[in-house]
Amino acid sequence: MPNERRRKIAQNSLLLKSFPQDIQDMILSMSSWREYDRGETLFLQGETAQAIHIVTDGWVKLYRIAPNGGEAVVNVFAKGESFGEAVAFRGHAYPVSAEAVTSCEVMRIPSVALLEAMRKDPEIAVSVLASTFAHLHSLVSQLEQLKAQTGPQRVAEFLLEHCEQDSGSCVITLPYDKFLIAGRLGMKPESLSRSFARLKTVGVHINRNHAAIDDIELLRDYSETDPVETWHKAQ
Amino acid sequence: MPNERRRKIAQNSLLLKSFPQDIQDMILSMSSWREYDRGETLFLQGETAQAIHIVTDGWVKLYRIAPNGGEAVVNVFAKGESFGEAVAFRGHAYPVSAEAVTSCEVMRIPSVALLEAMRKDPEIAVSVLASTFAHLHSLVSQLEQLKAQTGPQRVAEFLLEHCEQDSGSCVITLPYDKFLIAGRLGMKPESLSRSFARLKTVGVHINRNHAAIDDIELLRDYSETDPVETWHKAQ
DNA sequence: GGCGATACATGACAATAATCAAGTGGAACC
DNA sequence: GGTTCCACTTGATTATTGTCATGTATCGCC
Repeated sequence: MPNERRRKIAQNSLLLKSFPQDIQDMILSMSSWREYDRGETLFLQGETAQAIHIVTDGWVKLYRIAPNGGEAVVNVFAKGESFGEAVAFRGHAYPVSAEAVTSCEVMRIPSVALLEAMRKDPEIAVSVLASTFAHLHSLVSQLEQLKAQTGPQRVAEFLLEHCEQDSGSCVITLPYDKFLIAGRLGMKPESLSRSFARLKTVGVHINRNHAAIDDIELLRDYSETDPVETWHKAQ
Repeated sequence: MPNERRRKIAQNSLLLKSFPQDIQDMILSMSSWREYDRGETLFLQGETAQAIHIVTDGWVKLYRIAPNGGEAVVNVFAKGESFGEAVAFRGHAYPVSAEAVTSCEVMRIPSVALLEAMRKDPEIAVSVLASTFAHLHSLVSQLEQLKAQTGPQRVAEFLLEHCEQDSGSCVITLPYDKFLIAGRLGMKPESLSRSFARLKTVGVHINRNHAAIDDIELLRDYSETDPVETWHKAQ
């Protein structure tokens, strides 16, 4: 990828976009890029963090291996998203591992670069906190979904998050393979298949890696309805 | 509670303890205390945040009401713990609601106080980020538990988290009622009861609000073992 | 002491999801 | 064209959990 384009993607990331120009330049000049093949590991949980990452192309998953061997996908990041803000500063150990799920390109900002920026301009710290807050918020949403929604409802919400409109019909391309989607939603691939099958009754049709939604509002309704009522409707 | 004691608790909180003395004093002088009865609401999700909270006595739960009406307990905080760091700075809306689960006492640090402190000493920002990271980490752990562990395993881990030793036997007092524990672990009270019943086979005995653990290492083993093996062992 | 309220336990049943196993259908390769 | 592999689907079965109903112990209260 041309250097220009990836600079631009990084500058438009949630983390950097509100920084003043001179600080953006400083940070970019101290950062490096690296490409990863599908399946390659960026870092493992337990390693000490020295950098913040911004995805400039492809997809990266953060996951955690439980002591019993189970894998829990914590999040999947797309182009323009950053991760590792909070952990890097104190040189803590990463609480998660990171792996490329497609071939991808990632920018590494050494934590010293951001520390320096924060010293120059305390306002930077607020931006970093805002970015961290976004992650916190995303985790809280996931917790809510896992604790308060059924499988098919989580799938419905996942589809809604990935569709640009908020009413009418649309077709979306599934961003990564169904194995990973299942992991991200805390279920087995078989359960994901069955959930897709159930969503046919609310106008969702899956074809390879495309999902057609007949009526977005109907689907939102489904995802926001009490599970018991849902069941009655399906009868 | 005497003013001295609560100042001391606040100063020993994860958030403030690494601050230099003069900044601690400044922040404490700008903060206020308030007492809440059991069941009282501190704030609701959607309200704009203007303060960081530190619990100085009692227990406070953060929870979220899903669109379908389900409640998801995000976390429960004890004396000395702080919450709301990341959200307060930008005046964002709280992503969760907060409620006193026992009568309790809470310190409110106006976000402007911390912003001022950060301007005086950029190192403060790193402390705030560290504190935020602790919350992030706790949420990641919860996600892992929900996605990769069975109900009884989560209960086992909850007990282990609340016990001071790391081997031998011990008796712990359940910190809050079983309704709330169930919510925190993402299950119904009935399932919690059944989980407790199952843990009898690994030497856990519940009596009122006390839990006796015969062998902590055996219990840890149970919580860290593959669910399938676990089942075979139970036979 | 008796009364009712609350918190918790237990049992029966329904529903949901995991597991194991087999099948389908496309894409790549020869 | 056919073979093989892969990602995914489907089916059958079991386990786990939620739901509803009922039972029981403890506490405050009169």
